[in-house]
Amino acid sequence: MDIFSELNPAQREAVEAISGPVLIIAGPGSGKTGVITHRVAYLIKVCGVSPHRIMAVTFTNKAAREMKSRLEQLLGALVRDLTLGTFHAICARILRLEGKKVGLDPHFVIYDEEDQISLLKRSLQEVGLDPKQYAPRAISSGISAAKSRLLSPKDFQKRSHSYFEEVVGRVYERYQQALTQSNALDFDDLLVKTVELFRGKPEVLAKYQQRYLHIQVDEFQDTNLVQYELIKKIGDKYRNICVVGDPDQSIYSWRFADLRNILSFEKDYPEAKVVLLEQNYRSTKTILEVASSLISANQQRKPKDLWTSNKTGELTNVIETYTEQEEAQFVVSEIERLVGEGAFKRGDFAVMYRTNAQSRALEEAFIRYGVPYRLVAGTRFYARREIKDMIACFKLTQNPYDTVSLLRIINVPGRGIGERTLSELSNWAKSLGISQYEALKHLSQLEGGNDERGYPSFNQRTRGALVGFINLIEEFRSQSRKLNLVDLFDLVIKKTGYKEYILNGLDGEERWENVLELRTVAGEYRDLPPPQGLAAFLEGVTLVSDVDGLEEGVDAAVLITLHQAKGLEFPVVFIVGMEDGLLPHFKSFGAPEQMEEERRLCYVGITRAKKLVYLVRAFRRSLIGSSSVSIPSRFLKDIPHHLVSGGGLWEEKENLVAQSLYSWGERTPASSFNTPELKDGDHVHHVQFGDGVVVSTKPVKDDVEVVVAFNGAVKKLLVSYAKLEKAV
DNA sequence: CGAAAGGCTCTTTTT
DNA sequence: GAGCCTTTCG
Repeated sequence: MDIFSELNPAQREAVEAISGPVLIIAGPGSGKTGVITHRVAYLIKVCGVSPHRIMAVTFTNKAAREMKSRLEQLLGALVRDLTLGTFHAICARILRLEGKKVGLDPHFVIYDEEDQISLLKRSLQEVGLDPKQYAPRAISSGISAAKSRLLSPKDFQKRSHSYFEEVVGRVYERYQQALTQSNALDFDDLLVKTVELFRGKPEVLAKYQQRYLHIQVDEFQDTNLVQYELIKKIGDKYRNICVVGDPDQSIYSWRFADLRNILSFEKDYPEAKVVLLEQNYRSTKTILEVASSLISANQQRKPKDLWTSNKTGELTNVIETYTEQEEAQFVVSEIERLVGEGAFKRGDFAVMYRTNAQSRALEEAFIRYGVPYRLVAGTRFYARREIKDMIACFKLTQNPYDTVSLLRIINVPGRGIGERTLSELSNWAKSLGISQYEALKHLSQLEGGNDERGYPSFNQRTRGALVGFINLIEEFRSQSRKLNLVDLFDLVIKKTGYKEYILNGLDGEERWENVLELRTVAGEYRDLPPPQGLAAFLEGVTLVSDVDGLEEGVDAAVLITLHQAKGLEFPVVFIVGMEDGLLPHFKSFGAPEQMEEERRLCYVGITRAKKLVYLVRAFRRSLIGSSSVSIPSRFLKDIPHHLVSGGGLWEEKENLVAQSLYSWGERTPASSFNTPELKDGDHVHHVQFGDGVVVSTKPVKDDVEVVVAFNGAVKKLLVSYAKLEKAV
């Protein structure tokens, strides 16, 4: 195996520096991924290090999967012994194995953000605060900040300097108790508890230190203090720690990622070898120059000399459109134009935006024009109600102390268990000092009527409903030890009547499809022995991110947030919403550090592109209902004129508005294709959506807009583009 | 108890 | 424009 043939001298240096700490500062497109995979391969193949003794941390599960498959090609089955994953996934694994040594039940569940907020609301009420007055999200962020600095509720309370912090401190304490009682961990806890484990049980730490001869961390600029603490601890014995990052691509400070980790690394490991990867293999000279001039405007930054031997390439297009609808239309027709010229295929395009809400106008345009696309995270799959309901059932099956899940599904589908019943149940449980689950179990064992333990006066019907529910959960629990995951899934559906419940509700068909999709996911865990299958499934679905679902090989444009785009590359990149207030976002106004982060975000977007960049903005944009005139992004001012075409730099604005109103009006209809006369009730066929029935038709401009009911979904389409075939 | 209707509040990024 | 909460009515 020739590991080095494709590497330049700096990359080679980075791969070969296997002894002692290494800091690799890797500019965009500098072959970073290649370097870190080669490093691992080099360690194993050339240096004879056992894969079992290597830990590689990535930012997303997708990155981990990609690295794994690359390494599989180089190393084959050996990769299975590597520790490869995100901090959260790796910590979860460690805690399942070792947690009981610090009193953690290995059946713990992981709370995602929604679960967290719901628990936080209850905690707020329990300490006598009004969730409306104290935004749970803000509190949650405050708690996360505390945890990211490894501060316990007590520590945090001692240090609170403001009224808000004091409130956070009070809620934090209660919230943490509630988590413990529910035998649940939030995302931050996965990291914090692992550090606590290592602090409290030196022999456990010693075991891991002994094991991990080499540690490698990607996207180091986006790690927080706890994460740094973790690698410092585990790597303390051998000090073979390799961190890779780029300060200019640090875009997660709001998640308490701390750039100072890079400085700390140099301080804590003064012997560290520093390698700079400055040659860019991805982009054209023009793109790199646009990106560099943008990022140079940041004050808090070490200058870098990025260069490329790639071609000069095309100018960057700066475009103004009238509204966000027109913006979307421009993007779609430009994609189709370039595809039509044969220069690119649809999968070569990415459309990036600051906020998820911006994807809607884009989606509508793609649908109207019948152009295929892939959306990364719409209403995110795992955040959907039906999915969360199902998952709550499984969480409760694994861990009946999970109060958040219990409260979520105790009356879903409706079982006649209302608010009053629940508060009575909760009070009763509290007075006995037991969990709600235990209270319910106790209730099911009592004969009817009151007893001396303060048994609440549920009427017969309510009592029946509660007992029915707890028996259901008990059945799931006992079956979960015998059935494979798919059979368990079907049992849950059948016994809860969830299918009927969903199908009778709004968007029933679509939501049932989602449940079936979750069942397919469950199928991936079918072959694991019963209890592990459930545990692995839950861990999988809780720690997945949406980029993880971006499957390769589909020839369609990608719609993605700028944050999610980190680490990806595309021949053509559109960044839409280049307006002050969106990019940079409002929230960064008046906060210079955040403003610099917004600029880095834009930089990340531009540097994803290989060949062509479009910076698009709308003159008017509607934000939450009302439309208003927008101001071009201040970042556009940082881009030199000679690198730009499209005339959209903002000095020339007046002209452009007038021009833009007309210039994208003329579309090139798919005229050679059969564009049938359609009327209501006609049966039609569409390549992507299948068979449907025309609901209504409406003439617009020089085209006809038809509304078609496809199997389960209703779409608005333009006749000239949608390539509808009339069925006979 | 639950469904339906009406009023409210917000606007970011996610492991 | 939507999701969340409260109110109202059956």
